[in-house]
Amino acid sequence: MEQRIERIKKQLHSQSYKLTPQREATVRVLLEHEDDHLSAEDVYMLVKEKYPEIGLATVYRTLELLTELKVVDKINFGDGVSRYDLRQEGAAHFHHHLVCIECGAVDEIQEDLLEDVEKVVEHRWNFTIKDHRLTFHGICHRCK
Amino acid sequence: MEQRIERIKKQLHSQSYKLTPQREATVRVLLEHEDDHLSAEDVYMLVKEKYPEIGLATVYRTLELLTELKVVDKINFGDGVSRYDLRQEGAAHFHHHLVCIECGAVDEIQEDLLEDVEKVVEHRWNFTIKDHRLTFHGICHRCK
DNA sequence: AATCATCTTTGTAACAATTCTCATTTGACA
DNA sequence: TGTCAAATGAGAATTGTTACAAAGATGATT
Repeated sequence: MEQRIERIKKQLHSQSYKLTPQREATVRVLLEHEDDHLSAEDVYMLVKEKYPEIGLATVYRTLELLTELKVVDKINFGDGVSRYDLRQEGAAHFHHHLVCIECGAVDEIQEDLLEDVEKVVEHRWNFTIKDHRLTFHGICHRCK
Repeated sequence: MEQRIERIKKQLHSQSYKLTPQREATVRVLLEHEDDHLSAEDVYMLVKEKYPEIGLATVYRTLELLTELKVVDKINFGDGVSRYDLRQEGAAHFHHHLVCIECGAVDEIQEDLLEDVEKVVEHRWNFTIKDHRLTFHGICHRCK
């Protein structure tokens, strides 16, 4: 935990951003809820527990900054809100999601799985892939 | 065109919905812009040209209905708006997208490409896939 | 230590997309 | 033709997000 924060701090510094207390509190919340897919409002509520003076705008700005640095990814599952998801450290690509249409659960797939497909796409469409988003909708193992 | 509308009409009737003039005008706009990825506002503007009395809420309601019937898919490329994309008639799965981070163009991939990946996912995660969303972000052939 | 420029934060206002409300209209069918 | 549920239109309300202005913190330079 502390080490990951330390590394994120370095990453910020390398682009001459600072890890202010508010930003650190926000990052801690994200690390503590690594498996969830929190909306900005969710993050705000959770940060407020430990750092009640924080403002909503600061949370939005921090999430935006972390997205820019590719520490988190901003995703959208079709409900009206953006959600923020920590990247695996060092992951080249963003992981995939399984969204259950019964219970709404969101599970993650860390494996890439798309290498072959991406080769085909890069070739056939002459498109240089920088990132991807892959979500499956269906019935999760718990709902069967 | 007329035949496709006729088939959509049947589909609506089969669920006891009606193809009202407003709905038909909306469907026509979607068919005429099959290659685009129109937002609700875009659709509204275009329908208004032919049917000026239509209200924005009706367009939203119609798009919602068509989404439910899987005539269109509601997609989200990360800008703040939902876009609506006609399904290929009879397509089992939703097609994929290439979003250019230079020029913003959105191209479509009609090929499935995910058969193998889906087999793996269904097996390994015991997840029954009903639909998918796949978007690649990168540099399109025009921007190189 | 005082000064200065630069970030950063906060609270709130503004904004834009979408949904809701409700009075009115429509259209299928008895 | 009268009935009634479904559909519509206009605008208000709601919601997620961003912009703004003022105040505060930081850190380098003198």
